[in-house]
Amino acid sequence: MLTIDYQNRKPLYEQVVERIQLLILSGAMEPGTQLPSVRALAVDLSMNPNTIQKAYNCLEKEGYIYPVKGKGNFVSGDKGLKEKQQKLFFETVEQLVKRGRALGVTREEFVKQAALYFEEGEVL
Amino acid sequence: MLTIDYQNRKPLYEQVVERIQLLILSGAMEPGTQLPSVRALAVDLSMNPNTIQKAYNCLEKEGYIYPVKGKGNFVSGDKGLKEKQQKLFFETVEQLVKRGRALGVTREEFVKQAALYFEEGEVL
DNA sequence: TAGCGTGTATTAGGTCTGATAGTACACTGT
DNA sequence: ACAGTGTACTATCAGACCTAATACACGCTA
Repeated sequence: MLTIDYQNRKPLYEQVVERIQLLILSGAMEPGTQLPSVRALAVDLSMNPNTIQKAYNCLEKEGYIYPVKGKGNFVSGDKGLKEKQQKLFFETVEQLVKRGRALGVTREEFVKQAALYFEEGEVL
Repeated sequence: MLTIDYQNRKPLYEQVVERIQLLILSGAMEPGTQLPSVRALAVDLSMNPNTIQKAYNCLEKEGYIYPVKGKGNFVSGDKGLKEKQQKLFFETVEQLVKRGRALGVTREEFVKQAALYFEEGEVL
């Protein structure tokens, strides 16, 4: 199931949110797919159901999933999601570039390294 | 003077650390320069002296500054600092690229935007 | 020497967030 | 009726962050 790093200082519910975001954005979970129930996932990840519920609430607010009372949570088919996330992504890139320049990193170095990172490794 | 965002959820001492890091790395504060005293900066930023001390402790651990008892804190002349920071910077870039790929961002888009960000704006 | 301005250390308390625990209720499907 | 689901609420604990107050050691200078 989901990979959670319990050593990480990042909140558990945030980790859950991010992992599920990746699963949805990468297409691993198609629109309409039912997510594990709050209680089931809590047992699976050795967490409190409230922690999972908090994660699901975040995902719902951001449009990734929608809940159906008495049935479960399902992956949304929102088409604008990717655009919105990409916009946020590039804002982060801009901030990072600023920091890089303060560190004396040149545009050439940055582009070269970034292109390299793009080639290697897997998405997940 | 340092610019601190009190609305930001990022801890005050971390913001102080980052601002001073930028001042040093960008060369605005040369090696040997004396930093404001813990008490003076605390008054200046409307913070508790202990908060400033925590920030100065972080900066000392990372090699940015060194303290002299009874005199004050001074900017270190460590040459390896920039390299170390650049290494950390590129690790962050790598993580960000991973996320970008999960979002369906192509290498061309990324490089184009990043290059753009490199041209515009100021360092600080 | 006395005093002032430094850094440093310690203890205490307040606030917020993250996480757990337990309980209760409404809805769906069989 | 029952089981499984989402949802809501309260209570409690732990840790991080920040403030507050105090005390001590050191360097400089009148």
